[in-house]
Amino acid sequence: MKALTKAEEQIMQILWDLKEGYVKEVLDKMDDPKPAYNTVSTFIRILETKGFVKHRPIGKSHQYYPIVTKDEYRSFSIRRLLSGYFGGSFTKMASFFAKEENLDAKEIERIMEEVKKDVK
Amino acid sequence: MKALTKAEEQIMQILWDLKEGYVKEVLDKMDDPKPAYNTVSTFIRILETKGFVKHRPIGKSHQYYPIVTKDEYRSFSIRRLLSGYFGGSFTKMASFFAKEENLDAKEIERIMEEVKKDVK
DNA sequence: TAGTTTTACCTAATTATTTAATAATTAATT
DNA sequence: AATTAATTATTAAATAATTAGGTAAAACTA
Repeated sequence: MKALTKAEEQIMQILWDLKEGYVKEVLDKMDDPKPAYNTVSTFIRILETKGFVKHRPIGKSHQYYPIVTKDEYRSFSIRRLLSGYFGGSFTKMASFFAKEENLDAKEIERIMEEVKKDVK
Repeated sequence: MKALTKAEEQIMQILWDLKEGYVKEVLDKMDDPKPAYNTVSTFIRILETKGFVKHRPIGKSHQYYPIVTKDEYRSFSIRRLLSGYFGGSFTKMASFFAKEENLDAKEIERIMEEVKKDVK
């Protein structure tokens, strides 16, 4: 998988959120100052050639949807961070974060319980 | 803090590792195919204008060293990932990772013990 | 000291990314 | 049907990132 550029990522975030959408709908979700309709259209077509998005023709128009899921990209992003900055170890990252946030043993445990509950 | 581009980040990783170094020394650490000396030199000067690096003059030459620490950039990177993909919550990211790696309660506990030990 | 090497600095060329104008086509409206 | 609006496709302009050539000054070497 290839990393998204910043502008591409913005569009993907919206498409992940919408599940599917027309260019217009994506544009509507964008923050002001909104880019031109064609700018969004161009990026979506770039994302399509990069294999992140597909479309189904609806009449003459296109409805776009993600084919790379947000979870897949999440996973890719975590792994990139881990390998670049924590020797590939999640434990190292967690320790780093805990130290930085001054988490004490109690708080670490609370997080762990939450994770355990969630994993079930 | 501003994000590093890919090429800038490569140089920073080497400087963090070296603690300090001449252009030549950074170049030596780079993987083949090595870029031109001037390419490295240019990037280091870009990093200097971005405030990531400084130099001390040694004779006529410059010895460069990071002023943004790897830890500072680590922190920035985690936070960017958390806010973009996990609603700012470390717990969410940990759960996501645990599920993805099929960690069971035992393994989660082992990680948290490690973290607790490390935080002390 | 004359030539070679090393280095920083300036500049430019190339490539990637971002943005959108223009053109073409279809759909909707009067 | 003619006009206007909506949409995709094509193209290009603007900006950012990457790469390195050329030049000048200093340092080293024969």
